[in-house]
Amino acid sequence: MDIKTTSPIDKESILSISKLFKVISAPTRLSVLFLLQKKECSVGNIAISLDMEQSAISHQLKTLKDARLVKSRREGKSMLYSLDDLHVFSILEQVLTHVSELEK
Amino acid sequence: MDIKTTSPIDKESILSISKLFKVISAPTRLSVLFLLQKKECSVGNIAISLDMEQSAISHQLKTLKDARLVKSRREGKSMLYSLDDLHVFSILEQVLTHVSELEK
DNA sequence: TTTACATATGACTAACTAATCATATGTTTG
DNA sequence: CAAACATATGATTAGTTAGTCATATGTAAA
Repeated sequence: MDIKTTSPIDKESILSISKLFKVISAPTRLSVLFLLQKKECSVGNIAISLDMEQSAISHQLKTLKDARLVKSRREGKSMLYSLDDLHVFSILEQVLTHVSELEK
Repeated sequence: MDIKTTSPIDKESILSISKLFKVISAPTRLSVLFLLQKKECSVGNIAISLDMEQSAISHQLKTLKDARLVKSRREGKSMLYSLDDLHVFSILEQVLTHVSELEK
C-alpha cells in the first residue's frame, strides 16, 4: 500500500478547515466576533468600539459574512450585524480558554 | 461609560488566539497535524506523504514546534515528530465535524 | 575519516492580505 | 428633490508568508 494513500484526510476538507481558520485568525475579525457575542451591532459602532475606520470594518464584515459567521439586517440607515454561527463561537471560546491557560 | 471600555476581551488575548489560528490555518501545517495524529513520523516521511519538498516540511515543522503543537525526538539520522498539544487537536476535529456538516 | 544520509537554515521571491483613500450606493429627513 | 447620514466598494500599497534553492549541520556506516 502506497504511503500516499494513507492520508488521514482529503485535500478538500483540509482546504475547508484552512479557509475557516484563516477567516478567524485575523485580529480585527476576531475582535468583531467577540464584540458581536455581546450584542448585535452596527458597522459604525463596531468601528468606534475597535477604534478603526468604517471602511476597514465593512471590508472585514464582508469576509465574515461570506464565511457565514455573521449575518446582517438593515434598520433604517444602519446595518446591524450579529453572529450567525454559534458553533464556531463556541470553538473560539474553547480556544480562548486554552490560550489563557497556556499563559499561566 | 465609554463604549471603548466595554471591549469584551483584551488585545493580548486576541493576538494570542490570532497567532494560534494562523498557525493552524495553513493547509500544509494542517495536513501535517492530521498526519501526525495517526503516528509519530520523520520529516522525510511527512514530505513523501504530502508530496512536498523536505525543506518546505522542515520549515513548517519549525512553525508548529514554535507554537508547541508538535514535538520532536531524534532517532538515528531521523527526527521523529509527533503531536504535542492534544487539546488543539480536539479543536481541529471539532472544526472538521463542523465543516463536513456544512458541506452536506 | 570519508561518504552518504537526514534535517535545518538563510536568502530570495511570488502570492496574498489588511488597511487606506476616494467614491459610489442606499436610506431618511427637511 | 436636496442634503445628511450610513454603509459598501474598488484601487492601491505596505507588510506578511509559504515554498524553493543552495548549503550548512548533524548522524551513522564503511
